Amino acid sequence: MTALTRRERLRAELERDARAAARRITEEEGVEGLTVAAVARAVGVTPPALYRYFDGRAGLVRAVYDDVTADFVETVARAVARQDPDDVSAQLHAATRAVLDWSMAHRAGFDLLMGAGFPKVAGEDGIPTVILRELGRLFGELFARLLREGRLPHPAEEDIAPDLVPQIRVYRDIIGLDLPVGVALLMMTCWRQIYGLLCLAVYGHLRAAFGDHLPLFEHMMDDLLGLLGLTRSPHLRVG
Amino acid sequence: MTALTRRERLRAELERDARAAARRITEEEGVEGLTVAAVARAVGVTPPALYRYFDGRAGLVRAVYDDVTADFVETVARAVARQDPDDVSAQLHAATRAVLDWSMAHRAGFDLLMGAGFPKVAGEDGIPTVILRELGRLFGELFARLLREGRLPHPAEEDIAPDLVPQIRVYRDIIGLDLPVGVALLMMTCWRQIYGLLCLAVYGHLRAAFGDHLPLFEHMMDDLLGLLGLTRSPHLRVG
DNA sequence: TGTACATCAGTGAACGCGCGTTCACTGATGTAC
DNA sequence: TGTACATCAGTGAACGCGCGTTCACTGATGTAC
Repeated sequence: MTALTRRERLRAELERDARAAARRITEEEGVEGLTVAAVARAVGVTPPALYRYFDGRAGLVRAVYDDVTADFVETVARAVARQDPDDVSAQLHAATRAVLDWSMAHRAGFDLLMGAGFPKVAGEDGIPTVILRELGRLFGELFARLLREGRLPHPAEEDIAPDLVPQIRVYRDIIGLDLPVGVALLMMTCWRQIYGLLCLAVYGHLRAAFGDHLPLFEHMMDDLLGLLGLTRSPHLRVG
Repeated sequence: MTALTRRERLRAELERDARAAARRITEEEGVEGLTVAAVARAVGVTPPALYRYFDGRAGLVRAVYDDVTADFVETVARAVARQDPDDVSAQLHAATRAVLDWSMAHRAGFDLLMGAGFPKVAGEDGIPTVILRELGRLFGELFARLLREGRLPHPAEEDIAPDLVPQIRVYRDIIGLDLPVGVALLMMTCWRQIYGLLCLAVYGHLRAAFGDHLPLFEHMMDDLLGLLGLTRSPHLRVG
């Protein structure tokens, strides 16, 4: 229990408030609306003051990115933790559902983390792989478990197109789990479908037909679980 | 052959140049970079001059949207026309490949037409369904043909989740073809996967692993063709 | 063919907007004695 | 406990940037006679 000075306390408060305001603004207006001036207005301070807390606008974006990433990963992890630890089907289903729900509730966040937003804002650092790693590990461990239990149908490496194999290897290494190439390909096959539904839902180009994307989601989940030799769990707990 | 006055000729030229410049700028900088001032600079005119041609910035965006849409639809249609008219597998394969290739060659265009861009810029008109209709018709006719030939495996309507059926009906009606719900669902299942790969490729969040998305694309196409009871055509002609 | 008038494309100046960032400064807060 | 000094968070003013849009205007182009 280190006693904070008044200065330290106020500083911590303002930083917290500014980060929260930055997130809210981003969510409401998109990253384009996230400006130093807007955040300053929101926390009742003049823009130059924020330069004592963030490295200009870029620093603000970075802070939002970090907070949003942490929130996303934690939300998905919690959805998994809510399931019976031996019910892999429910865990996979819940994780994927959490990804969809979170994305719909945080469209700008999705855009920033997994969509069109970040490249526009990232500069030359390239696209960070945090999300990929975190999410990959989360799903990857469930795949690994099915594999260990010997109930995960997956192609042998020699049955995969030769030009695809090295790419899948890189993908697997980014995730950082020691999975057979066939299993990593299976993960990728799932992810590209999930990702498609996410973009469809978040960017809403089929909103006219699918106001609610859950039925389509459940239809997809049946496919994906089937791909893994699983069926829908009767014990799925949705938060 | 109506003889144009000098004025009319110059006017047509500038309009053409301005539209082309607007497209180029959009492609290079994204829609955010499409400004009245930038187009004016590109065609060597002051910004107010463009108000005689376009309804301000919004009109410029609209013009680009229309041009890009036309280009996209035509490109895909040409890819289909290049195939043996009786080889539906090749036609579907080529159309899908053309969608991917075009999207990668026109990322900002993709963003505007099918991605995160248009909602940001569209105002309250909602999202136009031109693309959906045009592309849907193009693919839909191939599906209809397979159906007529009695070789398209598709679920019966009563085997589809009840909450999904009405949504699929709306989707089918947007496309404007008289297809059974099961077939429309099949189309949607294909489209959400294609769309996922497109977003993955265009937004490049897996660029680190998949610099080139073709192997993944071909792997997906095998799946999709299989879903339709087809195999990859040996006579596919890629443009 | 030549002239007088009408049209209208494009200009230059101006307005108002919002932004990111820098800088010298002030006054409250913290600390050493 | 009180005082003198050091720290540093936040301010206000300023700079430069680029934008969309309006408006009165000019001068080239077109047209009617």
